[in-house]
Amino acid sequence: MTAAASTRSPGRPRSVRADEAIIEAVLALLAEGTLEALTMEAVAARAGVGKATIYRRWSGKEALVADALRSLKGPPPVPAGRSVREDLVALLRHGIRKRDQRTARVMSCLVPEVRRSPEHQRLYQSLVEPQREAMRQVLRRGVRSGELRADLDIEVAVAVLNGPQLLQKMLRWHPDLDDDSLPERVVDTVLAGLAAAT
Amino acid sequence: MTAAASTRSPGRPRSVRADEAIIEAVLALLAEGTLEALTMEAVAARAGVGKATIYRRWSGKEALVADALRSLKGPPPVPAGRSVREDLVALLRHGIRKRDQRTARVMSCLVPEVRRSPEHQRLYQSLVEPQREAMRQVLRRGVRSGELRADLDIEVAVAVLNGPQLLQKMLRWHPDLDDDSLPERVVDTVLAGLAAAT
Amino acid sequence: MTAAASTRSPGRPRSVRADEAIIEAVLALLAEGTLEALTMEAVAARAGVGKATIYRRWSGKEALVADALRSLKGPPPVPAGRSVREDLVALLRHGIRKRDQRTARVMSCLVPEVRRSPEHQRLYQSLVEPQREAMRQVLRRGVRSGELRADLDIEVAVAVLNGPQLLQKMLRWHPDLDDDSLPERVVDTVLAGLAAAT
Amino acid sequence: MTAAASTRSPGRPRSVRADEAIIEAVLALLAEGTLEALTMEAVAARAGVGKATIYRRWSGKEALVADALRSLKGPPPVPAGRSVREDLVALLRHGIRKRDQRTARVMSCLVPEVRRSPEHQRLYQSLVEPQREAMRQVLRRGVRSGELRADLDIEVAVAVLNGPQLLQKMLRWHPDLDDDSLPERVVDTVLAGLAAAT
DNA sequence: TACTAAGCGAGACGGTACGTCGCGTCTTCTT
DNA sequence: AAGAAGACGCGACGTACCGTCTCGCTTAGTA
Repeated sequence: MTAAASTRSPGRPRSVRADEAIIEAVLALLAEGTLEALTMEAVAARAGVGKATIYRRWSGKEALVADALRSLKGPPPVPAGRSVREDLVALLRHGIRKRDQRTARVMSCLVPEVRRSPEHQRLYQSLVEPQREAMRQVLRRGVRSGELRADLDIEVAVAVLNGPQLLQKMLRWHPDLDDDSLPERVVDTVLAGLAAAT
Repeated sequence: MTAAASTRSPGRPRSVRADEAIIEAVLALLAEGTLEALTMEAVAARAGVGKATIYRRWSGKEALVADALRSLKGPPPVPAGRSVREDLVALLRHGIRKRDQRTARVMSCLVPEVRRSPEHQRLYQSLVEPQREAMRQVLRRGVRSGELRADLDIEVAVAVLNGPQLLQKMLRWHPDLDDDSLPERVVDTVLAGLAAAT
Repeated sequence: MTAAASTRSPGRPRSVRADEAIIEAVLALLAEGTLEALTMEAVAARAGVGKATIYRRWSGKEALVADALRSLKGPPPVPAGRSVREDLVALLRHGIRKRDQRTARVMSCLVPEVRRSPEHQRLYQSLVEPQREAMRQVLRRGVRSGELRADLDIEVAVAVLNGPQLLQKMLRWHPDLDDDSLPERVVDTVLAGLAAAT
Repeated sequence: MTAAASTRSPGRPRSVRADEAIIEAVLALLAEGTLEALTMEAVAARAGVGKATIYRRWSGKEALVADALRSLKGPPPVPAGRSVREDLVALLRHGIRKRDQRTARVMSCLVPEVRRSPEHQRLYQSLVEPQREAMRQVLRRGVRSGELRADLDIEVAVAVLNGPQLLQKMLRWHPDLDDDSLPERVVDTVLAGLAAAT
């Protein structure tokens, strides 16, 4: 047994079940309604928990929602496949799968906070960064292998590839994009470019 | 005196100054804080108006914010220029210019609502549609003129072109994109495509 | 119309019915339970009133209870009768009548406060002073008329006469004193004195 | 080792120091503030004790306060002296001495409870009964010795004699009675009676 | 010139949620 | 088994907004 393990604060330890019930309640309520409708009292009631038990763990609604969001962090991003095209499609698909209905709703609730609170911004970055980093590596590998242009603006490419899916998820950008084959359509369009072949 | 002019309810007419003061107060408060911090009482106080005067005109916070947003609708989209590239860059720049600091903040407040309320969704569409329609026409013209590929997926192209800027505005997607030349970078990247020239 | 009458604060005036309902609820709850059991929420609920409506008028439970007590102030003390004995008995009876069941309960709730808060002490004095003053005058008149001893310690006499009844009301001093004829018994005992006639 | 000594529950015995610290804390807090301000948590904190240690001994605040009060029970009432007058004065003085500042505060906290809870009523009786019984015996002895009237209403006399002092202690009845010689004033007034000598 | 009718700022109304604190119980480890 | 510590579900605290409702006053068109 390590020294760290023996360092335990006195008194009754905090209930793990309460933690889980609270986070679960937050996710359920966020998926049902607005961020404004996410009442601390509703969370407590749905979790079968006293309000104090929530405030003992989180400073307020902001921090609570942030942690709920963090709990959605999916499995590690995804290893790469064979061709650049397949890898990109797979990554975008992974984004879709990972961010199911509920997750999309929860994340869209967070957007206004990201613009304001640096903490939420950092949180958001930490959630999407693995996905983006994986995509960067695919792109860099493509450049090295000669599949992609040498002068590729990688950061713009990442944003360009992810844009349509995120816009659609968050803003229902256009009905025409509400389509399972969106990843392929985006990757094909972007890879080939808009310009006519010379 | 025309019939329309005589169709006029009796009693004191509603104050136009109140309308303006209320909308202005909403925008100011939204730019300062969260949507949650936008209380009707704060709006009334800042506008120097009674609460009843607000509720006489709008049914609640939702409708009020929607109208405030509508008031930000910029000038008609923008006529087209010469080449496809220049037109697209101009359109994206227009988007930047039109959506100043305040507008970006206000719009990001709206994102969570768009996912839920069809009314807000329609509102959002009506705000961005002119810009998108202009872009579609530029793209279609490019296809006709042979500048762009014939099999272009127009809707995806629009999303792809707008994505980076919107992500950056709303989510501060990546520091590297916080750049005045973002429109050119995006247009150049997307037009040429990522793939290496054959 | 006087200038004072035209001085009216703007906005909707406070509801008199709310005032009455709140005070009534306080008295009812105090008569039922302890001062500790007198919850502001219970008062609001029983009065059919929002909590804010109470706090708009009173700073807290203390002030509220004080005002409720004040509302019990009975009719002016009582004019005097013929003999000193009859007058004293009548005054003590008046005390009994005026302070019905409910009043006794409410006042006993106040005792601990009187010891501490000068405000409550003043309030208590203002409630019982008329009764005591009436009694003093009866005694002084008795001295002048020769019915009472010339060297009478008036303040002690007043306390002596009122003591038994108050102790019984507040502390259920002794079962034997729970008797309708207590005023007579006290007055007769005190007037004649305990000492055997010489 | 005696049989009595062996009758002993197993495990760690209860700490006597805890008992004392708790009672002491209750008295201190009661003397400082209201009964409402006497929170179990404050008692535990001031006594340096866990809340469970309190609840292991007392069922709640009521019982705890009752026991704290019991702990104030002074020495056995007082043996009688020579004349009736001297004995009564001594008894009243004993009451003053016994009930110091702190005791008066604590007892006044109890008044509202006495009216309601039979348990507190019994408690109160048990605290003051010895004093009253001693006074009754003095009075009875006076009757037998011929010092006092044969038809004396003993219970009323006891209440009459104790009344002023108690009213003054609990309710600050009148400034004029805040006087060290109050016992003499009361006894002299009551013994002689108010009526003028015939 | 008066009358009618609606809008106006102000603010009280019955509610609901806030975040805190104390209740009496429980669960942990230590003595 | 009792101790200190402190988390637990609960419910009251006093505050802030909600959306509605009076108030007395102003501002128009109509009589």
